[in-house]
Amino acid sequence: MGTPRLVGASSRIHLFASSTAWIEDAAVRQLEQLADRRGMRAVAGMPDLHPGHHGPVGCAAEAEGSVHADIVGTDIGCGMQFWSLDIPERKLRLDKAAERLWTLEGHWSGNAEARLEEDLPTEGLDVSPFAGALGTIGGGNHFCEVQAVVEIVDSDAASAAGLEMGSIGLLVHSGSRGFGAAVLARHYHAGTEGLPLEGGGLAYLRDHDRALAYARLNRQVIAERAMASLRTEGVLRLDVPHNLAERKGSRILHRKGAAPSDRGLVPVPGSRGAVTYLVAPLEAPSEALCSIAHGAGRKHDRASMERRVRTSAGDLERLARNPFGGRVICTDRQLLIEEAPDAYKDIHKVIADLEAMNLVQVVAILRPVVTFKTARQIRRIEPRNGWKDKR
DNA sequence: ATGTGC
Repeated sequence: MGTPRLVGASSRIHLFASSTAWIEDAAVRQLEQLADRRGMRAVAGMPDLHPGHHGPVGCAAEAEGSVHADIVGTDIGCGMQFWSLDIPERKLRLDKAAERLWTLEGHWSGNAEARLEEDLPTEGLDVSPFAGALGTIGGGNHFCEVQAVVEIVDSDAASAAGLEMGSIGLLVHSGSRGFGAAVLARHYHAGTEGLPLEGGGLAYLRDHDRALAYARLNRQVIAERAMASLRTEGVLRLDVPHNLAERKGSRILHRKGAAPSDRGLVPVPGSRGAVTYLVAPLEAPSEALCSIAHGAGRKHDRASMERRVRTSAGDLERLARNPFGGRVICTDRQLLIEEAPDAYKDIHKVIADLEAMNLVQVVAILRPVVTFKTARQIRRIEPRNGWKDKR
């Protein structure tokens, strides 16, 4: 059994990763910077920890009396939503399904305003400028993925999530689109001091809760669009945000790329070329801050992927398939490369660390069948000779 | 991450 590593001289930072885990020094330094912030009582790093633009991804941080909105970041409420679909694996036609999912591209034709009014808390920042983005996946690491069960480890827990061998699931990873960014912009300007709970913190949390609801509804509408296109129905089984702040009395628990461990089962995806683990969080030591990993975590930054991935026509074609014979729909060449499976850590290793730390038990394992990222046709402006200098 | 930026 593993025990969390203490980081630095501080007894407030615990890293729940084995000594052989792929963790960059830069990410550990970012954890230390988090711990130095106002009111910070404890910081927990997960095995998917990696450096982020403004702070570490794959961590939880608990502060007394202060809300640090920038830790949660722009994509407030980003997370995973899992559905079990009515269609069995034997009836799913790969090419047909891949073709049909193209309908996820572009705007949703439904009544976004009505759905938002129905689902969001009433008080808070005006959401109407962002109604048009409801039901859209967005960019970066977001996706909508049809999955097939490859292994059932705990059949009781799996069947409670609607899964047995031969079942098809749908996993949606998306967030609050522009709305979460607008919430952050409204409450966060610069610096690392944080907001006193009574001096701006509560106002942030009110808007944050709306962004949380937007993100959840966004995932749901994406799933509804996907199911309609696949001519099937399904049951919403899990919705697990991993970018959020949670008030616990006078303390604020911030999670950035960390899934809550106190709300039931959690889907932990690898990459578009790797399996997703469905896990049951276990009763954990308080140092884990009620959190587990949210995925495999990045191994390589986006910028370095261009040189890491060979990009001849054949290689690009290979990136549009996964090792299980499934399909990847991503017409954006840049995104295809940045999100290559090689960019991510080994999900088996991340899960093994979580198991060794006694944080989770595996319930089921699913493989990607079709991963939809984007079908947008990019307008590419080819630079002409001297284009840059001419102005 | 981003109604994705000058």
